[in-house]
Amino acid sequence: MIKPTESELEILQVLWSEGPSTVRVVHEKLSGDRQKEVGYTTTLKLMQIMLEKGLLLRDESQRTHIYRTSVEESAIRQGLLQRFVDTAFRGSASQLVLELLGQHQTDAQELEAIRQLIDRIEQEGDRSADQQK
Amino acid sequence: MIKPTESELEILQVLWSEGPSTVRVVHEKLSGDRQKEVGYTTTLKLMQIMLEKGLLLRDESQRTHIYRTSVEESAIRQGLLQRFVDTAFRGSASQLVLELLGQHQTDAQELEAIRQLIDRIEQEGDRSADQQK
DNA sequence: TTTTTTCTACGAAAAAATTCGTAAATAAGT
DNA sequence: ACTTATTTACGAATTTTTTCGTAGAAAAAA
Repeated sequence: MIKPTESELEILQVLWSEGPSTVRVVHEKLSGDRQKEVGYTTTLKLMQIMLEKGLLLRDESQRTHIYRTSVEESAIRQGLLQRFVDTAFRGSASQLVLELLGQHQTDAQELEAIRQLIDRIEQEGDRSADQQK
Repeated sequence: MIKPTESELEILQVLWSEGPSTVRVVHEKLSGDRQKEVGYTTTLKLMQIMLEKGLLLRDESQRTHIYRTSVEESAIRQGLLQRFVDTAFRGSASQLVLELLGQHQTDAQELEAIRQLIDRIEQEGDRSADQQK
């Protein structure tokens, strides 16, 4: 399974949100965002490693290379999420959700979207649809 | 913030679910559970390190020490979850939930528990309680 | 009692992840 | 044309995490 490290994930995030970018852009985004103060070549090196691993692709037609992700954000998220549920919540997805909703200030609109999703799931796989409130 | 490594988290999981235990017990639980096949002294060392870090406490009154966690499961989970939401979902809790429910085979009982929680949240903070179905 | 097993402590090796320095090439600025 | 900036490649140092070997003490087994 694809398993980006924490630093790699930060870079992926930038590329997912900014689209194909140069090392410079990614680096400055990281520098600005958080207290992620590292040298330029560090970011460069990381992205080169990610290229080797196949996490990134790049356009080398110009001297200044342009990197882009080779993987779908949702695919990575799925893997990360799966692993996270397992390691942090012993596989209990609902425990995670409970924890999350319990503390997090999720707004009403989001809650409603989630509720609707639950409805849909319960209907589709009607394994015990009698539990409706 | 407290940030256990992945291996440390596995040990914490065991202690949280089994209660105070010896290294032996933890080690065999880990060995059995998954393909986490490591030597006994590896587990021992890890737990000693965790003791130094303050993640664990231990009773040394017997030769065979008994370790227990010094931190609340929910506290660690909250920290991990917060970080995870930020890094993997750019802070969007609802996106996480959607992703999770969308793909995960959450059973009906869990879904119901989540729904009830949503009800409760919507009622408490009655910011738009008219959305009830 | 003697042997074998089970612990802990400790150090250090090995592996993984992160960081950076330097050199060479190209581009940009003066 | 000359100097300064920027960029890539590369190797290696550093840091973090994981792993284990060895030794000695205590307990259990024979």
